[in-house]
Amino acid sequence: MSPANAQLTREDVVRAAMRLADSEGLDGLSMRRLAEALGVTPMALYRHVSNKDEILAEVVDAVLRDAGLPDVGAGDWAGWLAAAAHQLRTLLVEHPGALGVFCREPVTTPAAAARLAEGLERLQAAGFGTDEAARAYAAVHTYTIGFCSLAATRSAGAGAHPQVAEVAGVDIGAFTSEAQFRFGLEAILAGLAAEVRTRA
Amino acid sequence: MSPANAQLTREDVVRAAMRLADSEGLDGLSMRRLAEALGVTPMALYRHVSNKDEILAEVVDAVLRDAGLPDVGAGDWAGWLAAAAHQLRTLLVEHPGALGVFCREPVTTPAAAARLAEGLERLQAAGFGTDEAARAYAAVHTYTIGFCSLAATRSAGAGAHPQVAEVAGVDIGAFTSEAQFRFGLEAILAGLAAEVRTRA
DNA sequence: ACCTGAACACCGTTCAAGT
DNA sequence: ACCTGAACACCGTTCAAGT
Repeated sequence: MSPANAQLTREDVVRAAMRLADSEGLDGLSMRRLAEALGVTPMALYRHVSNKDEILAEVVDAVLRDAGLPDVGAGDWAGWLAAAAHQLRTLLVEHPGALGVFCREPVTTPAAAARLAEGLERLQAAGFGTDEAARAYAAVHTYTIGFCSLAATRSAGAGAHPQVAEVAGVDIGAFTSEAQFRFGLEAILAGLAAEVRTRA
Repeated sequence: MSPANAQLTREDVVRAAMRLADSEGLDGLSMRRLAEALGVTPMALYRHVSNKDEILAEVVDAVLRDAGLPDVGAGDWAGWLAAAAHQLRTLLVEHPGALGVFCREPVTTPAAAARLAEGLERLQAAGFGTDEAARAYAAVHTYTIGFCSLAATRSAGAGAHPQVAEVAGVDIGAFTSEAQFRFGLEAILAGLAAEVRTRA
C-alpha cells in the first residue's frame, strides 16, 4: 500500500502527523498509528524526532507558517488583531493537532514568535505601551484558544456526547458558533479600544 | 494502609478522584491509580461509576457546588460576572481535574446549570436581551476556561517545559498572571457594557 | 451485592540487535 | 545510518469467576 520506497524524512513524519490529526482528530494521532500510516515500525520515527511533543510542535509551526500573517492595512490595530484571531480560529478548527499543542504547552515556535512580534509592533504603533500591548495581544490570544478548545469538545466526537442542546433554557451549541466568536472578540476589542483611548 | 474497612461508595470514589487530581495533576488521575489510592482493584470502581468520564463530571459538580455562587448585590451584572469568573479561575487552578472536564466536554451538571441560570437572570434584569445575555455569559466563560487552560500548561509540569521566559522580547509567563486575567476580563466587560448601553 | 483475576486492545518510549 | 523486535511501564474497559 505504502509507496514509501524512499527514505523517511523528518518532513514526511510531520506532514503525515498533520494529515492523521486532521482526519482522525487529536486522539487519533498516536506514534503507533502514525508509524502505520508511514508503513514503518513505531521506533523508526525516533530516528527523525526525539518524541511526540516534538512532532506536535512541528505541526503547529507548519500550520502557522502555511497560513502566513493577516494582510491588513497598517494603522488598523483592531482589524489586524481581529483578522489574526479569526485566522487562528479557522486554523485550529481545521487542524485539531495544533489546538492540542496550544492547550498543552506554551507555543514558542518561530512562526508563533513572528506572529506575536507583528502584533506587538502594530499595537505599539497605535499607542499601546509595551506592557499594555503584550496584555492586549494575550487577551485576544487567550480568548481564541479558549473558544476553540470549547468548540472542539462540541464537534470532535461528532456525536460522542449526548448532544445536550439546552441548559437552563439556553442553546449550548450556540456557545461555539462563529457568531458567538465574533461577539466575544468584538467585546474584547471594544474594551481594549476604550482602554487605549484613555491613555492617549 | 487504607482504613477502608467500610464499603466503597460513589461519594468515596469522587472525593478520592478530587484529591488525586489536586495533588498529582490531571495526568495523574487514572482509574488504576485511583483504585490503588482506595485500596481496591481498578474494576471495583466500575461497580459505582460507569466510566472515567462520569467520575470527572462528578468532580466538576462537587467543585462547583462546594464553591457556591458569588454573593454580589443585585443590579451589578458586571460585578457578578467578574466575581463568577475570578471564582471559577480560582477553582480551576486548585482543581485541575475540573479544568480537564471543561476542556473536554460540555459541562451541563446541575451546579453548572444553576450558575448559568443566575448569570442570565442578572444580565436580563440589567437590560440584556435573551440572546445577548447568553452571548455575554458565554464570552466571559470562554475567556476564563481558555485562560486557565493556558495557565495550566505553564504551571502544572512545575518545570516540565524548558521555562521559556521570552518570546519576541515578551515575558510569556506574564500571559498567565492574575493581573493579566483581570486585564482581559475587564476589557470584555467594558465591551459588553458599551454594547448594552447602545441597546438601552 | 460487591469485589477480584485475567485478559483485550491500546499508549509512549528504551534498548539491543540486525542490515 | 537507518530500521526492527522484544520489552517496559503504563492506559480504560470487559468478562467470567469468586464470596
